[in-house]
Amino acid sequence: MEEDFDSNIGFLVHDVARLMRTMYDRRMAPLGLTRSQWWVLNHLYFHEGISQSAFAALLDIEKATVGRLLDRLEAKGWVARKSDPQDKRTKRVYLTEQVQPTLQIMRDLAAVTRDEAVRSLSAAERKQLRTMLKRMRDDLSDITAETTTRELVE
Amino acid sequence: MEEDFDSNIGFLVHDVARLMRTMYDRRMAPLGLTRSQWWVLNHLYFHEGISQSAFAALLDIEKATVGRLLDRLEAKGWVARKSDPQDKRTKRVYLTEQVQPTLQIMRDLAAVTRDEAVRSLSAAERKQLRTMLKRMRDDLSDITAETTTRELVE
DNA sequence: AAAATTTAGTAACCTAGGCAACGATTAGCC
DNA sequence: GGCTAATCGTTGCCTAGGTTACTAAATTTT
Repeated sequence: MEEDFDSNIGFLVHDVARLMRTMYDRRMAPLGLTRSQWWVLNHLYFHEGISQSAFAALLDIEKATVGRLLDRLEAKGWVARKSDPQDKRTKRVYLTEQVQPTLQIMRDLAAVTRDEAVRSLSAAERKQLRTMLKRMRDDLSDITAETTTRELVE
Repeated sequence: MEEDFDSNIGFLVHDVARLMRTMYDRRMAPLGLTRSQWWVLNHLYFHEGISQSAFAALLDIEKATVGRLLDRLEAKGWVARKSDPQDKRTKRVYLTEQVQPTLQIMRDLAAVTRDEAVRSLSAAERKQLRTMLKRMRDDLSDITAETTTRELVE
């Protein structure tokens, strides 16, 4: 297993993810956005008015983390929180006008980076890769759910 | 591209890496180690006596980050720094005795998690996946190197 | 040999993520 | 209706990572 270090699928996935992340970040930085912030804004584009808790579930991160991300985005004027009149606990999140043009640039940059990562793969290979990664993801999701449940029951 | 969200290779890689990371972390936690700390210890096992700078290059993280990781590991008595007598600037890093047994458990846990992630893939598929990921990694490494150089030259 | 440059490690400041605890509010159940 | 549960968002504390600036030491240049 040790000599397998370089071919270890877990490490490879981790490494590829890290390299893509670094590329993204480098391209995003001049626009004043981090990758996480871009990720938040992009999802918000499709779910304006979502509550913070629902947003955390959607992004699969803790609501505390979402709250702090929104703090920073709100401070920069890219996002607005509005209290829900029906439920005084919840705050709903909206994009501001000024962030819209930036968002499109972001999406384009993301596409460029992604294309670079798979430029040496044929169309057939990409399809295969997608299929395998999806299966891995779904399996892992199931296992995560299982173990969480098991630990709760025990 | 938006409707492609779920099949986007970049996001998929990111997601699978995140899920595996979470599984690792959850299993490591009871042993008092984080994934990063385990990663450091495991590499150290093969490179005892390495300098911090060389270690940072090996792990591909910043030397400041390595320094802080070592602070925590040293505080727990798992790692020892010794000044190099030839070069008073450099500190060399060693594992302590007490961490050895834990390390083996860690490696086993890592293997379990990795196997879970690929349990639905056939041997042939795993081989293919490895090949594709390696190609992606190498391409991304090249691009990273290129752009860094280009920016330095410009 | 002295000066300039590079290198090693650290410190300070930033974003990001997790976990746990908390106050405020709402929903459910008698 | 009133007590208990659950939920919403925040805060505090932890690890981790990046960037920049700094000191000390070594190396290279002149």
